[in-house]
Amino acid sequence: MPELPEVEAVVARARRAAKGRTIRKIEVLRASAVRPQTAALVARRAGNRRIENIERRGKNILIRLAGGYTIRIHLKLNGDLHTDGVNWSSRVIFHLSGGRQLVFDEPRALGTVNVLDEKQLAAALAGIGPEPLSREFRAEDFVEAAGKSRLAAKLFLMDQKRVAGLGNVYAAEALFRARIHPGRRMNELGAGEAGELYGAIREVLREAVKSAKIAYNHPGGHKEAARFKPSVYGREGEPCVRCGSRIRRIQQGGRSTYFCAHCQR
DNA sequence: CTGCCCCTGTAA
DNA sequence: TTACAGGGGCAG
Repeated sequence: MPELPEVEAVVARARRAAKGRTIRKIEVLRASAVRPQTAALVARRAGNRRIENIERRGKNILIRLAGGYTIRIHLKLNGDLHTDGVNWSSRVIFHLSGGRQLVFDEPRALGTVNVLDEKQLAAALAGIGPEPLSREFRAEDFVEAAGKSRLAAKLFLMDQKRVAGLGNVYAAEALFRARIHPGRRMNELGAGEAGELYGAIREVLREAVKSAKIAYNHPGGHKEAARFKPSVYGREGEPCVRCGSRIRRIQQGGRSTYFCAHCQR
């Protein structure tokens, strides 16, 4: 479930570990992890390149290399990029200068590592909307786009073209915070509701980024304490934290949506 | 817009 | 043993 906050935390950690180092060797343990590319291409493009920076765009991890190539990593469902050493779910190992290694893990094997040239990178990022925690994400734009869309609110929030980085968890949490039913059509939201939703997105994400950074950067006991606790996601049948009625689960776009039918109208 | 597919661990 | 979860890309 890495969404914007978790990817942000992973990126911060990877940046500290790897920025300025050179990739000595790339070991692809599972060929499908670099699909549709090949291990040979990945090694040829990224081998012996210096890591200029590591950034996040939406849920994409971008490792900027000297010479113009960029490693694009998508963690999909359960991916991770860490320095804790190799285990059974490790798919790609970046051997770095200074004896360090960065490891890409993906137990579900949906996540990918690709090395893109500038044109490919531009194409990959072309469809990604504004960063919700940046100034480019403006309330008036969001409200205007909302007024023009007949999409259900939950599906709208998960559409990466509209806002970057929200997934199943934080889309549901933002809707709960704004007290909006996930099935409401965006263009049928009331005057203040789209604005409420805009604010809720930013609040939820800001909180979650804080939690994720602690959870990903401190070992052991702090992790559990810092962990973001969803109000609705994954809580079917449990009491709503606001009103006590049972959280419900419905299907939207083939995926589960959790919400409180009493609080969210 | 809906639905299928990718892929595999885990829950039923 | 099977169903399901899930982001995103793509076909229909």
